[in-house]
Amino acid sequence: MDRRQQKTRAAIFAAFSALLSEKSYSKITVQEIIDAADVGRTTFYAHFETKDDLLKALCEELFGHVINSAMDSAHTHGLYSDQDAPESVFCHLLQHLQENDKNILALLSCESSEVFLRYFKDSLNGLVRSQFVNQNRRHNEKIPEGFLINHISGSFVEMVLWWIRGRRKQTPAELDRYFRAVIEPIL
Amino acid sequence: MDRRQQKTRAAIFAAFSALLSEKSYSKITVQEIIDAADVGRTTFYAHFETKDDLLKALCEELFGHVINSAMDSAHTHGLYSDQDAPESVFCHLLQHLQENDKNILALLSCESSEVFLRYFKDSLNGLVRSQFVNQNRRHNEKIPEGFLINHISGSFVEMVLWWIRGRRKQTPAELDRYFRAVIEPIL
DNA sequence: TTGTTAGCGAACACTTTGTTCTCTTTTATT
DNA sequence: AATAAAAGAGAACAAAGTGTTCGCTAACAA
Repeated sequence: MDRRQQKTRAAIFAAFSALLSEKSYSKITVQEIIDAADVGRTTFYAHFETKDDLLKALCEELFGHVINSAMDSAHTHGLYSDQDAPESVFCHLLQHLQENDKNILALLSCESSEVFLRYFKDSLNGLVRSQFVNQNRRHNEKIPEGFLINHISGSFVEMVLWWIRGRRKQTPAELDRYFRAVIEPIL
Repeated sequence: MDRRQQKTRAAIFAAFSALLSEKSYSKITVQEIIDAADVGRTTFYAHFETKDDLLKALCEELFGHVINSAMDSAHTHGLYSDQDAPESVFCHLLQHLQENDKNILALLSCESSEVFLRYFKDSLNGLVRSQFVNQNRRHNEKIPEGFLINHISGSFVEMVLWWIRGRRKQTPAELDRYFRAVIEPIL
């Protein structure tokens, strides 16, 4: 690949992320993005069709590998199958969010978080579902599986939001303990 | 009050709601709204400062009385204090959503649902919190109260979304049963 | 070195926004 | 019924943003 393309793409992503932490998505103009990224107008539209397209690309870039690595972890360790497993998938996920990708947490706490949340939630839902089908389950026949999957992934996302809004005072391990406390009783 | 004002306001709300069920909020123009509402441009801006302002007003109008009536119900019946209470607050809330205000469900399922969700979630959080302070609680000292409150209201909202996305095949009573099954074990 | 590709910058047609004006209609009040 | 006040219509407006096109330059891979 051409180095110029990668540089341009990275510059646009960086500028866009920086702007997102300042103001809401809808109030950011393409002009501001290209000014901050220091690229030409034509260049921007050569890379992305619209501002929405850029947002989508950013989401994919950010959540892509986080969820993928969680997927791997889930396939080896299972969801919460072995009791008191020191490293659960969710704990890993939280650590990943905290350490490797501070950008993600910034974007999840920004004014336009809804857009990112939708991606996060959808990805997570797939992860939980894949674990449910692997694990041949027995309890809770009275409660639909779809409801449980949604409840678990939904609760997790809500917890992350609560965590961010509270300025992340808890460690991933603590959060994981809380989460297990509200999730394991129903599994 | 002047009848004209009310009519205009109602017409704008109706037009806006109709448009929201067709396309996403960001793609709706003021021009489309005033065309659909059949009011003058000047009139629109006499009522609402911006499109965002209109959205906010619509949210307040829709969620205002639903949450208020749930608040009343919560103060008399409690949250889930008396076991097997046939009418819980959440059940009432679901029924309210289903019967009285089909508009709300339409808006929650539209492309711009995130905006409404934020309102819904915030309102609900206040409701649950008000119940927690009334109820002098004893269990779960290890889990922060804030986390539990967020978990309950967050899970409820996620459930409503799941319900809507699945075309509302369950009755409010069924949903309430599911919800109790995942919430009561941790109370 | 050379053909190819990416980027620049200016100009553009177009859409949307929010305001300002004048004029007409409806309303509440007496 | 008469009238002043308020609400709306409609056109016109500047300002800002969008997405595209053009010709030109610089960087790249071979």
